[in-house]
Amino acid sequence: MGKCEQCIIKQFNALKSLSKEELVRISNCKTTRVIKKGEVIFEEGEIINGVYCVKDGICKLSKLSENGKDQIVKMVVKGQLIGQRSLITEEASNLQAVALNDMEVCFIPRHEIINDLQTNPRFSYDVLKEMAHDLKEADDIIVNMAQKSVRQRLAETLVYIQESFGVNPDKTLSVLLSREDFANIVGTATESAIRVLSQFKKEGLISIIGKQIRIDDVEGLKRVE
Amino acid sequence: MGKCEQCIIKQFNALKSLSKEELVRISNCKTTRVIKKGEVIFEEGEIINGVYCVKDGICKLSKLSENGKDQIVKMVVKGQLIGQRSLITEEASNLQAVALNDMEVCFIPRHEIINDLQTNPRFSYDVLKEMAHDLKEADDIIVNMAQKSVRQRLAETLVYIQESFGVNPDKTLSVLLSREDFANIVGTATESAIRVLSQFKKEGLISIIGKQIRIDDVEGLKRVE
DNA sequence: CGCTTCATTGACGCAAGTCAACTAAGGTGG
DNA sequence: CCACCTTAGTTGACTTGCGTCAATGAAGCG
Repeated sequence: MGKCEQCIIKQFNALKSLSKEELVRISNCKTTRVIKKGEVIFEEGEIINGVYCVKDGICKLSKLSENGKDQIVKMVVKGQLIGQRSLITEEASNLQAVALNDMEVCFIPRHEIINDLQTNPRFSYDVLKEMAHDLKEADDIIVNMAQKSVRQRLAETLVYIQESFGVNPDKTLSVLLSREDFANIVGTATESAIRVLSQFKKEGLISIIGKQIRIDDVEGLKRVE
Repeated sequence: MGKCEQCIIKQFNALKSLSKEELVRISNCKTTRVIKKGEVIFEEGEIINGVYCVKDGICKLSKLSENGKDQIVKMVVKGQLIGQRSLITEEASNLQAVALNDMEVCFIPRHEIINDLQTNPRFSYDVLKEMAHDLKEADDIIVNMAQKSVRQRLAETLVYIQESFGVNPDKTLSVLLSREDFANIVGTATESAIRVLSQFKKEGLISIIGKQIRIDDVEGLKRVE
């Protein structure tokens, strides 16, 4: 099993602020898990009792609303942590995590990390920074949900995915999402998302290549009203 | 000027985890500000350079969307802190703060508190907890915005305000909001909010007494679909 | 007593939700 | 290898929630 002290992934998250000794300790009790596309990492309401560090792959964090629809709240890629929020508030998870492609994650049990959080100020300050960043993003999403049209939100989502998660060699989005996923990100019906996407295609803003989507006119998408 | 060490307000927020010495130091450089109803505490984009501790009153935190409408993201009452998020990410404020009634707030400049945040683990862990809680609330709001009707959101808002901020002796909501405020919380047009409110009134769920709103049937509101 | 700001109500149009039919693609077993 | 089934995607038709514009009423206020 790999060692946390040597893992480059930690450079991308708060774990970088842990001391060598702390990392060695964590390394000894962490478990690595391989997760297949579509598999559930943890359920909404589940007591996670630790955090996941994403070594590879990408997943979606979603919440089931009362009407039975899933709302995707955040997407998490290689290098980021999942589950910190619930760890800190000592609650069950408020979100479900599902892999969007094959993943590799390390699980760090609660008791190993909670102590560092309470005693290592550099580490907790780093986690604080990440959480503050997430909170700002969440505020922005609230405003978008409340004030913008489905068409506008979908356009912004496409640009966001391209800019945050990158593209394949053929310029298609590297993250492969179903139409339902798109709908669940922007908060609309699947059919509505489909219609808007095919409208974008008709307008020459995107191309649809097999299951992949390629953005042809980023500026155009940004100008969508 | 009052002294932080003796201020009971701090019991309600993370400041309670500061040591006596830290509080004395903060007390010496804090400034107290009286803010009238409707007054702006800080603007979106303003560099706050510190945090506000709300000693009395209530305010709204909102963000202007590109179409020119304000979206209220959070309401803050006596005992809570404002501006921690921006303090931590070292950015300008992403939100505007406006007093909903007469307020009294203490301003603690950045340089006095940032050090405590980086060295006092109890304190930063407390701030972390508050932020984690805010983040969960934000996630819930995202789901509501994306999946529920205006009618449903307004019903939930009314219940939320009653349960979080309490009622006057005559059972009316203690927080007085304009119709526009309600619209900006649920993310809709003012006229739509008005229509839904008068519908609730017609259905006997609420009463409108002068400028005040009284909830007559909490359960009924919770059942709204 | 006019002026301004907030609340209310009506009329109208459009964005988006819903239901339903149909196609395409992939997978499995006989 | 084909027949069958399942799942994802697509499109049309219909309905409706909600935004917008506009007119009017009510309430404070200098």
